[in-house]
Amino acid sequence: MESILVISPDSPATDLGRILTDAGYRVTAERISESGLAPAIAAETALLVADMRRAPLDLRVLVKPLGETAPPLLAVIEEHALDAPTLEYAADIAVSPFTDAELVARVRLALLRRGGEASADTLRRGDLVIDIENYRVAINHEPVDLTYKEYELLKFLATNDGKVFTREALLNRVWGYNYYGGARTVDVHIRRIRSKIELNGRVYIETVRNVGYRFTA
Amino acid sequence: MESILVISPDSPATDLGRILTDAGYRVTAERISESGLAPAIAAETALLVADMRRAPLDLRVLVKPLGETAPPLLAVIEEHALDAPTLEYAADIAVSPFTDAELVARVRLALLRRGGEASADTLRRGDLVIDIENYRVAINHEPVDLTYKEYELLKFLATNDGKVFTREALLNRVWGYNYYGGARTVDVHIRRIRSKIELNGRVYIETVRNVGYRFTA
DNA sequence: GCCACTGTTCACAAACCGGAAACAATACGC
DNA sequence: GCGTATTGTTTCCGGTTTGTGAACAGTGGC
Repeated sequence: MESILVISPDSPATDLGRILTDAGYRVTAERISESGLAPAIAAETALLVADMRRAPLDLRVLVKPLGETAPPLLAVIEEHALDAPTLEYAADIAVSPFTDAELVARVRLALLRRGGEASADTLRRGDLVIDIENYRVAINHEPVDLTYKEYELLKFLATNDGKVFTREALLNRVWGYNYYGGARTVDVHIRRIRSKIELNGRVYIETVRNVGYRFTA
Repeated sequence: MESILVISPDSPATDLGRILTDAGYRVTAERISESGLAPAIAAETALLVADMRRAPLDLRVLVKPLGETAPPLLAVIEEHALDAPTLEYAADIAVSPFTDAELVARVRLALLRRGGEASADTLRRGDLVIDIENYRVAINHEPVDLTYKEYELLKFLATNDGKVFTREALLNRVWGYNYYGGARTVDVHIRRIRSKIELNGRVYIETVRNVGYRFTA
């Protein structure tokens, strides 16, 4: 089970912990001095909840050094305390006063979003789900059987969702920088992938004529 | 000034409009049947606010067809009405009841986030947006389908916005310095572009008689 | 108003590009 | 080592894009 870390500048807030525990989440609470947040974050920490209702936390200082791999942060604040760094670094904001249900909804939202985008081991693009760790692909929970190269190519395109790649770029990135082969190789692989995943008429891979291919969700 | 479009399934909510207007935003309100949202979105629409407190809106149906160029959406809902499509398609959610200040904060947040993303690789010329990296063109968030040469020519003119080019200059710059073809070729391409982007009567490419063509924003 | 010139539109042919299929080579499991 | 699955290559085909000539329309000079 994914776990939630509740941080606050003073003694840990009990109400947030209770609400989230009641909702079935695993919760840890930490009093955070502005020195460092990193040590408090465990591997299974899926979400940070920053309780800033009684005193502010400088998210710029706390969150920025964590980099891109940090779990998303839900800021809990009083409405007058909204400042630019909070707006920028919080994935979402719960404005006090709020009901228990609202908080839980926001937590659920933040976790879902993370699952949808940032998760390291599953890639969700509409009905298409790529389980990166286990080399599995499914559409509407229906498993799709891809070969290794097909999988690699699809994974690459899907991670860079929306971006166009030339055939050469794909050869470089998927086949490797020292691979010298014809560009049609890419075409053929794209075709094989399409024939396996575009059964329902849904288009996942677009051709950009004269340029290359692009994945669209 | 960027403008906010408030949509709702029934008669437009007055309270949302008032709160946002008071906060200094330019607001339009529309009653939306599930048929189409696209026509209601204007060029300067920077944010959609969906009022779903009295009746739900199917964001999957409304937002999905808009594609990537659509403005972000802030859903306003009752806490029990939170469903998966709303979670997925809304950039943010305001859970009723909320204070005026919370709503304004969320609007500000959504607009800031959008601003933050505006990539250096997009060219904005009025309602026309060219995503250079990804070979996408949109007018009023409506994607436009251009062929390669059309895209290249439009991109060239739009980057050198306001400057007049002779047909020869365009042949040199877009077709290449060693291309020897008739100047009418340019005319025809200009015409094809115009037929795709000047639907609404708006003129993007001006002909400068005796000289050539010029892009105007 | 007429003429010359330029721009626009249309129609059609050529070139180009991507997709499909067949085939070849390679890797892999048994 | 053999057979099968995967990957890469080649070739052909069809559709789209692009280029061009010609007809038509509009505009300015005289």
